[in-house]
Amino acid sequence: MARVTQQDIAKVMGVSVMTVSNAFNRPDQLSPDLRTRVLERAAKMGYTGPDAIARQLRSGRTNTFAVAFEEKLSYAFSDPFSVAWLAAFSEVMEKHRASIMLLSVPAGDHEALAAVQDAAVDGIAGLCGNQPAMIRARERGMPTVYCTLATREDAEGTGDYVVIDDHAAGLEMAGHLRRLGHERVFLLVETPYRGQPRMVEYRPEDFRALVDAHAGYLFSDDLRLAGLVEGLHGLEVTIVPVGTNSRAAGNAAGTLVLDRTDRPSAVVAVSDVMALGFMDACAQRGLEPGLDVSVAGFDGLPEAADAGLTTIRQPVRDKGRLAAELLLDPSLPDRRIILPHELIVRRSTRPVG
Amino acid sequence: MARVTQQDIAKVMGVSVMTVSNAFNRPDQLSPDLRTRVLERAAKMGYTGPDAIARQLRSGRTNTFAVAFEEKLSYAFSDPFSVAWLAAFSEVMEKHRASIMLLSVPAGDHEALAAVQDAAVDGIAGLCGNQPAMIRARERGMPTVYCTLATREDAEGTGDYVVIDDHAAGLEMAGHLRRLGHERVFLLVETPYRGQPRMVEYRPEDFRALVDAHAGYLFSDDLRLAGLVEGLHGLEVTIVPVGTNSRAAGNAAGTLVLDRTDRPSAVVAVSDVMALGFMDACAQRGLEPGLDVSVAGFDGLPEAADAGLTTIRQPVRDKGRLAAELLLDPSLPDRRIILPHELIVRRSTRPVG
DNA sequence: ATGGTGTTCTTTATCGTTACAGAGAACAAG
DNA sequence: CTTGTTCTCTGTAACGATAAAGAACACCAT
Repeated sequence: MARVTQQDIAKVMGVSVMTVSNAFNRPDQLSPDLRTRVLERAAKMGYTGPDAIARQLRSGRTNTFAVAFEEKLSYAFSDPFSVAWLAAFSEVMEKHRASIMLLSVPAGDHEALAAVQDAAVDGIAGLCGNQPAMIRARERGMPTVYCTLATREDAEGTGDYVVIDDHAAGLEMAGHLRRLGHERVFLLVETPYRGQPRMVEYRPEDFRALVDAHAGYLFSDDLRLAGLVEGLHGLEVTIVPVGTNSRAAGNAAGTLVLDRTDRPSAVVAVSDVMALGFMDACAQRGLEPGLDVSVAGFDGLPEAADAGLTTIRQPVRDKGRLAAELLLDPSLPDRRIILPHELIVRRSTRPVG
Repeated sequence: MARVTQQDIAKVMGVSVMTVSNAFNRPDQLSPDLRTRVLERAAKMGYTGPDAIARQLRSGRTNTFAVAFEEKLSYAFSDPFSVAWLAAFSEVMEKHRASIMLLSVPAGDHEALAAVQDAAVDGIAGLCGNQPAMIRARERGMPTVYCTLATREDAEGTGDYVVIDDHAAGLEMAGHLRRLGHERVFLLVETPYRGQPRMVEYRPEDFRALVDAHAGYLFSDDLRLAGLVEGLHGLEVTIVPVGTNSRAAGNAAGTLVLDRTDRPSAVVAVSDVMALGFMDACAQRGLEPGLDVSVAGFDGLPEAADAGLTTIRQPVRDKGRLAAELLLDPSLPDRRIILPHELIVRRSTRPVG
């Protein structure tokens, strides 16, 4: 019992396949009478409507857009930034009656990259521009939009983007700490890519060399970090790659940074979740952020406001919304958007002393 | 400049299309030499690899599975139960290298139903069996799995499922309250479907009539509620439909239930999020759950444990995992799975008096 | 020579649908 | 009685790929 197709119906009814097709898609192309007869017969034969795939092949469009994550999807659902972005993105997609496909392409998982090749979508969005999935998508000639410029090279690539000026944001945060008189600063960065060093202290120049050696594939906040390092030039700066961007990783970093005699006076994480995790570590040790050690993050999550965390707020929802709009409307002229950000000073950062 | 196809490459190189196809998919079918030449030429011509849609049409499989939500997707990402389920579901899908498509088909949104028709997927899963998207998918003859039996009719339908015995769970919860001596109980139920009554008090029999009048499309926890009502028979029971399943809705219910002279001694919400929202309302009024009013929920979220909420724990992750496995492997024999649940008594429910 | 066995490439048919260009009939206008 | 127009419906040719079977040739053992 094979599947019923328009052809079968046409044969049985003695009409052309085109008539059956028109009965479903273009009612004005045939008489109302014949149309109802075709539809009735189709229902009786168990025909379930035009096949989606065949239609897509014909039209060349799927009305589906992919979102690529460089972590497991369970991470995407648990990270507040991802969720907020995804919610805004999906709201626009829903409004336009487009569907969303989720792709998980963990770094280093070469096999998972095939999913990008096999995805029947009209375009793809991702949080980070230099993740393998996005690179592959661009190679495939697929419309892409990404929401973080990881490296300067990304900006010169072929993809569209909706970003903030992460380098400038890093500079601002550095300036803030400098004004507060901090001279010894630790920077917590994520290095989501597998097999990379974690929880080791680096001088900025060594870390730079490490990143360059990995051709930008080492982590996703290069510009942000570059701004920080540049802005903190002359001070004693130490970089700690903590692994995955998560509250747990930030907390773990507390072990390395707090349980020592020569504690830094300030710690900046390149994301709020890491900073919040680090604050958890402070709390566990009875230390008060801002007094015992200044702490700052990036992103501007609601959770950061509750915790009194100094941060750089970025318009997450606008990123998601605009990314969706760029994908949906290829004729929009402005396809490389830089949104404003804002330094928000809270009680977690205070003057040294 | 149209897209490059295998045909173009074949023509230029003077080989058959099949050879080009084999170069990409079946290396053993042609000489290594010719293969490299084909691949090189393909790259030079800007060919980006076999087209996903065409391949899908040929093979009849997409390796993609849909998840249908009866709310906006932003809800799905914010509801703890949804997220936990989705995380487990996606973990299995990722492991099998399958992709996930998210479909949002809000109740009453007839146009959004077309998404089910147009989805190029091998199967579809949903939390609730009687949501329009799932019904349509079954009509289309698509493999379906759902994770809540909303009504008894669902159980007799054609779809596969992974559920708990919600009726028994309701009975158990009722028994628990009865043993504690409660005689006046309010039940908070969700009614996600649009245009339905909210925040009005119903006698059980009136509410039953209302549900029946809507042919089961009124809300999604019918069996659970039926168990509660049955188990509380003889006591004074009031049903309050609160609208969408959310913390905010549960909180709002507090206004109706708490700000009155004849407060009930116990309140049961058909989900933990609603119960937690109701506990928020208690806290705002300086009332202590368990002392001033007993509160209970369903689902067994981690948040419920933190809040000391009595609840029925159900294996969310197993539901998600098994749903994915049923979709991925149509040959699994056991396709209608009833998982165990467990009453967990905490400090939010205590004896009357 | 003969036949069997690979290797390598080609031919043909098909997946299910829709765009496009007609064809024939009916009908109105000149 | 033409000519044009509208209404219905049909046939053909894609969309881009792959499965299956076949053909051409070389190679080896009988």
